[in-house]
Amino acid sequence: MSQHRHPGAPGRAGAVPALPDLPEATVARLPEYLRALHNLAETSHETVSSEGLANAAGVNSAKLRKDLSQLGSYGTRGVGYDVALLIDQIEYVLGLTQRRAVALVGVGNLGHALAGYDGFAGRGFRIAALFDADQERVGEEINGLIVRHVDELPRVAAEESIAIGVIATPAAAAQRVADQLVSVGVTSILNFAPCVLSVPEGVDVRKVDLAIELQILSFHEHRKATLTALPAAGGPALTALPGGLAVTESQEAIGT
Amino acid sequence: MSQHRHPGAPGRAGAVPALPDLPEATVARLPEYLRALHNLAETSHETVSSEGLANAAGVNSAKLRKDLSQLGSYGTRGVGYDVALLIDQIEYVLGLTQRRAVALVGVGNLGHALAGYDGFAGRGFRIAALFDADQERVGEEINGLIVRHVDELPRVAAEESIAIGVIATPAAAAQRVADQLVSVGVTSILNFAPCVLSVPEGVDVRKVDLAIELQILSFHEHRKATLTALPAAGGPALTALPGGLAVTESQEAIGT
DNA sequence: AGGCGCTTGTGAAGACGTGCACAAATCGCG
DNA sequence: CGCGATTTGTGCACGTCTTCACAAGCGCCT
Ligand SMILES: NC(=O)c1ccc[n+]([C@@H]2O[C@H](COP(=O)([O-])OP(=O)(O)OC[C@H]3O[C@@H](n4cnc5c(N)ncnc54)[C@H](O)[C@@H]3O)[C@@H](O)[C@H]2O)c1
Ligand SMILES: NC(=O)c1ccc[n+]([C@@H]2O[C@H](COP(=O)([O-])OP(=O)(O)OC[C@H]3O[C@@H](n4cnc5c(N)ncnc54)[C@H](O)[C@@H]3O)[C@@H](O)[C@H]2O)c1
Repeated sequence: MSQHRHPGAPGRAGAVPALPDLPEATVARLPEYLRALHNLAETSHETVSSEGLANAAGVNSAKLRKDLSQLGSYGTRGVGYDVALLIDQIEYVLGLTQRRAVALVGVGNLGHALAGYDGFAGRGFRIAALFDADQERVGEEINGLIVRHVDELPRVAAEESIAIGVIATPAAAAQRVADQLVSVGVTSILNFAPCVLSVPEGVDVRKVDLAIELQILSFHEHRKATLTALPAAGGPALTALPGGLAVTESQEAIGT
Repeated sequence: MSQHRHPGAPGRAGAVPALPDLPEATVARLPEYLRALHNLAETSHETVSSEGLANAAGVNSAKLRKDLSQLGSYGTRGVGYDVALLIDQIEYVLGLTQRRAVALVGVGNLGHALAGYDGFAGRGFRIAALFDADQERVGEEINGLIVRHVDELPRVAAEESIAIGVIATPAAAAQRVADQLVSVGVTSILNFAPCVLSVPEGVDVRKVDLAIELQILSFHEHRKATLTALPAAGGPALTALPGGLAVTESQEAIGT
């Protein structure tokens, strides 16, 4: 871990080393800190301690301090962190100093919700274009944006400077759409379709699959149920899976 | 997240406890394997090798084998895994042998999309009830379900056996809703509101925040941009932030 | 000025996750 | 029946992440 800093920072406020390569786990938490910080700023907090911020972000305070130290952000011992300064630093590191343009492909059920959501603006993004393959939908106006045909992607991508592509099409179309996005120079993709995308190196894909989230919850639910179902007296004795699956599930969610 | 163990296996009733406590990372990948397996099953594959399944799921094959070995699922050396059997085993472990009932609270922009999505059924879930606090929305029918007032949650939760609660309300209401869900016995919550929920021990919360996903992508985009802006000379010519944030961002996308 | 309480930043240790590489197991075939 | 091709299951080494615990720094009060 040989990361050199520029501790100089003479004169004016916090100087930030441009982009130390942060641990992925840290990067994933920074947005959470940022959101918490914005909340604090709105409630007129000037500074916040690592404990306080950690609480607001739902993490361990030591972890938070280590995360912040990673980006060279200096707090003040005995005092805490300057909220406004920290916001600036995190926003800079996350690349949010410019409002990034997002292209949304697939304006169906989910796409409508995303297109109609006005919460992205406050988080650093601007939905710049909507695309669909269905002629029925092309031309429709959502939130001030007109749905264009996906074939217009190259032209529009040239006009707007698209930074991120969001895929909200059925899984069957997702790979094709991803290819199209990549071919117009998009190097970051958020994919809602339940499938794996293959993209060239240098392109980042993040996936959001709601069913997977539910299934993970289901696992824990299942585990909790079988644990609480153990009367310590070797009761029903969970049926193993010898060959055919013999499943004996009695009670699941037992509140109180 | 402290997870308690019961390694002792007191009594040790015959067979393997059907639920060895799997590493969290494994649990998070099982749904992906399951989806890939269903795809394979539909294309009439009887068996699949770890390599093939790993490919379909977008992971390393050694990792996949280790994951599967965790759940005691045995493949056949020289052959691979029996697709149908593996589906059954994973579905059992994830607790999907029974279709779990999901309650959705907050039928707004996003809630509508979720309620209207028919893809959950095939993944083991049934949206059993919709709730909202807005009288305007109460009574509306979506996909065969009628939106009820959130005050009816206790009554409905008693009728249907709700396993999982999904929160799609504004952040300001999320904690209150979470409390209500917990109070009617829900121990698994999927939260779409951008805020941290505090819940009693034993209740699992997973959070989906789309803005966070975008911000993580933004970070990498930012990093890629500053990297490609470097003239390949070893020194990371960092653009410090002298006072105001001086951002030098030149080119974003790199095509190969 | 000095001491005191509070808070940061970080070393160290351990838990956890990953991926290589290979022995063991199985199948098909001659 | 034995052999080679194939593929699983896993020991091991390595890297990443988390958490504790505490010295060092800072502001404030006396
Ligand atoms: N709606 C949800 O709540 C939800 C939940 C989980 C996952 N998803 C996933 O999100 C994706 C979208 O879901 P949805 O419910 O909005 O589906 P949808 O069918 O309502 O919408 C899909 C849209 O994509 C468009 N489309 C199809 N092919 C296209 C192409 N090649 N280029 C551009 N547009 C194309 C269609 O015209 C349609 O408008 C699906 O993959 C779905 O599995 C949705
Ligand atoms: N729409 C999106 O694409 C999107 C994207 C990212 C995050 N989100 C988040 O998802 C959540 C919902 O977003 P949305 O766009 O659907 O908002 P919305 O305002 O359209 O819908 C919220 C719904 O919740 C209901 N509600 C409010 N308080 C309630 C309560 N106490 N009990 C029950 N229902 C209540 C409202 O009546 C409304 O119908 C928000 O937290 C938002 O930040 C949405």
